[in-house]
Amino acid sequence: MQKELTTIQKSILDFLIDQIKGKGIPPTLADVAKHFGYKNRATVQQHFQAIEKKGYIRKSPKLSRGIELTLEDKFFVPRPILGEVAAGNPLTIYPDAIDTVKLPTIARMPQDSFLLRVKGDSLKDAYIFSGDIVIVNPNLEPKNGQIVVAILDDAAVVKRYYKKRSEIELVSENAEYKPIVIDKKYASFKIVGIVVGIYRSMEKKAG
Amino acid sequence: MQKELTTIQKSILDFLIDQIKGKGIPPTLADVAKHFGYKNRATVQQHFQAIEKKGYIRKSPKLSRGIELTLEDKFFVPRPILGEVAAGNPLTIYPDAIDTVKLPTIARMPQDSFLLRVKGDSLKDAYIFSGDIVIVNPNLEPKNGQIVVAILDDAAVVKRYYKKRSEIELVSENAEYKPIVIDKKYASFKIVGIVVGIYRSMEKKAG
DNA sequence: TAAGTTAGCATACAAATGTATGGCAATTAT
DNA sequence: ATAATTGCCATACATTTGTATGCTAACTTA
Repeated sequence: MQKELTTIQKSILDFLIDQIKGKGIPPTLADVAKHFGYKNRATVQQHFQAIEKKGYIRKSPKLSRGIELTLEDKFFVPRPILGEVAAGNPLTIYPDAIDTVKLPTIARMPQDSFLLRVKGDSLKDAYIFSGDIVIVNPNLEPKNGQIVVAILDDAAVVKRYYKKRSEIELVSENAEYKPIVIDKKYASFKIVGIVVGIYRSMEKKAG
Repeated sequence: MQKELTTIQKSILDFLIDQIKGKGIPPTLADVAKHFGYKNRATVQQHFQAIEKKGYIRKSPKLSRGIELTLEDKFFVPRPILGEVAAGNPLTIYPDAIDTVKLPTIARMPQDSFLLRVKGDSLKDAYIFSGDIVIVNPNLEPKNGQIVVAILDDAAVVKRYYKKRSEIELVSENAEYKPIVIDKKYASFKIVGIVVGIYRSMEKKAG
């Protein structure tokens, strides 16, 4: 269980996420200081130490821009999208958001598709495996039969989508798995987007 | 129109892509120098300048790790599919491109690689399915257990490769298909290349 | 009251980093 | 034959960057 962040620490973490997901590379101490109007890098330095102590980031000592996020390792690792479409954070899983809302929140809506690297094998029913990169379009209305990414009770699933009268059915490709039926009013359910493609690199998978 | 990169410049660009895509943040001059065994950062500096001049990267002056790739301004790059390849029973290969796919730029195409569309389901236990696009690199030596594309009697197959004493075994993941054993001296057999990546488009699969 | 946390500042310093310049050998192009 | 490019090295330098230390102030907690 991670400790609570203060308001300022949280806003700094938000800025970190913003930069890492949006611009692609982590900021320096000076960058952060400039953004928040600090006259001194040491101020940021201390905030980083506090945030790291609380377990939200990991730092590589002496390495410029050596900041990693420890969050959102759960199911997806968002990949930076390049160019003008770079829409930051497709899927940010804030621990405190889970605690209160019981639902990972989508912080920033990309205008177009984004990439997610899949972690874990919770999606293997749809023949998507750990390490695969899925291309997700969050701006399309799911049609019956399309493969969607959904969050259901803090778990991510990729399944075929079928809309019924008052409920939604998520069907696995694998016949051994029974369809999941969700009432439309169910709170802990959210469609993240539609999977439009999958890419898998074989380079490390010899054998 | 971009100018050609030299061999060394290309390998440096590959390293850049590797780091940016893989590790998430661009390397410093020192990082690159160390990786290639250069005793001096200035060497890398000059290579960067050359690569930038040829239009493959963009640099932010005075900024540490300030390297951006210019390649991926486009999310998808059209690529010709050279033919169809059988994962089950051999199929004939077409001389000309039969189709094109828009390949995501995260799917790295090494030079001389080409695309083939898989037909049949004998590789489905390797999670490659009919309709998938495989990226084939013809310049790599196959290692045991790797998935290769091979020509056998004028037909192409995709299977796992195992080298034995005097023969080569091509194994399907699907137990329904028996391994193909080829004597090394057999003339009508040729390894086309190694499957380095897979791309699957979901767009036409709705319903 | 005393101790701790949070939030900011200033200063100092070593190391990392990007950059500029010049030199040299090998190759390629004109 | 000469010029240009490529590939690498060395040295030097100004910034940038991360880090360490100490100081002040406000607020919270024990």
